[in-house]
Amino acid sequence: MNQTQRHEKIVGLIKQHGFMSIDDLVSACDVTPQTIRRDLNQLAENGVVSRYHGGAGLNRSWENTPYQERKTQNSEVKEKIAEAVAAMIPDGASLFINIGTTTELIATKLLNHKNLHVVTNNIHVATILSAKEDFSVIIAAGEVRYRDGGIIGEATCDFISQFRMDYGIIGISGISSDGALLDFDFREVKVSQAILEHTQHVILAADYSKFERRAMVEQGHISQVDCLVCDKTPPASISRIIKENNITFVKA
Amino acid sequence: MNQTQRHEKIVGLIKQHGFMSIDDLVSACDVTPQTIRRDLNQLAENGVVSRYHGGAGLNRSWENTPYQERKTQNSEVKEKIAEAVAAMIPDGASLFINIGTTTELIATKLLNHKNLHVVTNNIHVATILSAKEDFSVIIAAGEVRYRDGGIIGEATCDFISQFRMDYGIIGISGISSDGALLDFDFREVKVSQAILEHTQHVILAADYSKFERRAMVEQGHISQVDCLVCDKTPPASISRIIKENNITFVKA
DNA sequence: CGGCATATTTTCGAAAACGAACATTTGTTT
DNA sequence: AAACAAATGTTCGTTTTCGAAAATATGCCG
Repeated sequence: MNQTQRHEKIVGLIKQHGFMSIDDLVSACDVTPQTIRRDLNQLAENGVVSRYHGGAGLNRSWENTPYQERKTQNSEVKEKIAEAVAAMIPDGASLFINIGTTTELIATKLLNHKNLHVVTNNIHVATILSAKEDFSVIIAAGEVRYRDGGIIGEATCDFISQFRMDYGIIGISGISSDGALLDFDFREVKVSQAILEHTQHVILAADYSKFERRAMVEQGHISQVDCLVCDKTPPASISRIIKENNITFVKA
Repeated sequence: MNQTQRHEKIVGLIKQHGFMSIDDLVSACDVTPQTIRRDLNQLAENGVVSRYHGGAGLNRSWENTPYQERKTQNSEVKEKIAEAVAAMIPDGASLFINIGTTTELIATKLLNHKNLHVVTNNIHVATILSAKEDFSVIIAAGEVRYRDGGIIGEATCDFISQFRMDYGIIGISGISSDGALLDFDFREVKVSQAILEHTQHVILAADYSKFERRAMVEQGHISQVDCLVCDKTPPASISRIIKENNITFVKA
């Protein structure tokens, strides 16, 4: 392996892991620590990585691809919501999981479950869950949206409609004060509608900020949901709708 | 700020940045380095973060799926093959990419191309390529195989059959001496056959070790391929078949 | 207030990482 | 094959970090 290839490999490993110690890179590249130091110092000079005592990490400015940035902002709030949702899913259940950073977080919290059957249109969810041998993960077909790895389009809906699942875990972009569920991309909306229609128990995961957010496309109404998981009690107008429709509210 | 709050803050900072040096944390928390060290060691003991000389980073155990480990073993040979294949694909082309670590490597080498239209049944290829805004990436539906992120099954074949693409990039498990292309999973085979049938130019990427490997299921014959990319000249029996069928051979 | 437990700072010798200089290997040119 | 440049390995003195232990600060209960 020549220097250029090694540099690429090092950058790749750092991007993958966030940080690599000298020792790790030594065993990965099979060269002496001194060579790794030289490599890292060069890469750091070019601004590709950030040098630390003992290794190197992602460059502070580079780490912000729009998607990754949002992903690292897993606020404590979202973590708690994700854990609460995961706790509601029994082992062996079948479930839909749709697009959204919150739903991805839920997927990571589901890794300790057993024998789940999952259908998703979120490529990251599929990747996370396919690591478990006892899960069966089914992914929908369609075009992969570049910004968040969501799979959307007509083919996706048709595919989703073939299934009947126990649980549907959905995340959304916003909830209006009259209880309408909103999103930005109408193609995603169709997929969510298909999920809503083919699921026994629909769990909506939404942090409080969703109640204040505007989005363009209506994808359904909160009355179609069986359970809402949120970090705070929703605004009065929503709370009323929840009570009227016997929706379970879980405060994470 | 008490200890618990500081621990939360430290974990948050590490999650956000991937890595934090002792110095960074000292100025962020306004305590002595020794305190930070104690904090980090405690957090590392609880498995929340990974301790390194000079700081702490994201926990390793979260990332190490058996798959990702294999992925880092990108031998030099495979790198060269991948680059050679990528060089054959023009900007704006439409292509299939199937399952295999080699084809994933090819995907990374395609990131400098422009306006590609890609259909794949490999979830990792989809993830890699969806990072490019000017690519359209379409993923097939089906069950995600846990060990390598391949998507397989009948639905996958049906989906693939809807397309007609310029190029098909396929990797395989083995090639027998009579030129039969072999794989281990018959469901994967069906997908590959579908790709072979719906592609103008089929490019087969295979390092030399594939000529010595046995696999169970026959997925086609090398005569169906238009171009073979390999690191060495194939065995005599294969070379003869290549000449007889006017297959382009590229030595990477 | 005086004990008592916990948390933090201070101190210091040991261990690790660092970079410079030099030796060796590798690859290329003539 | 010889000459040369670039990359890598080796060695070694210097700097940084580490962790244990002792000293100090903080908080709590009777």
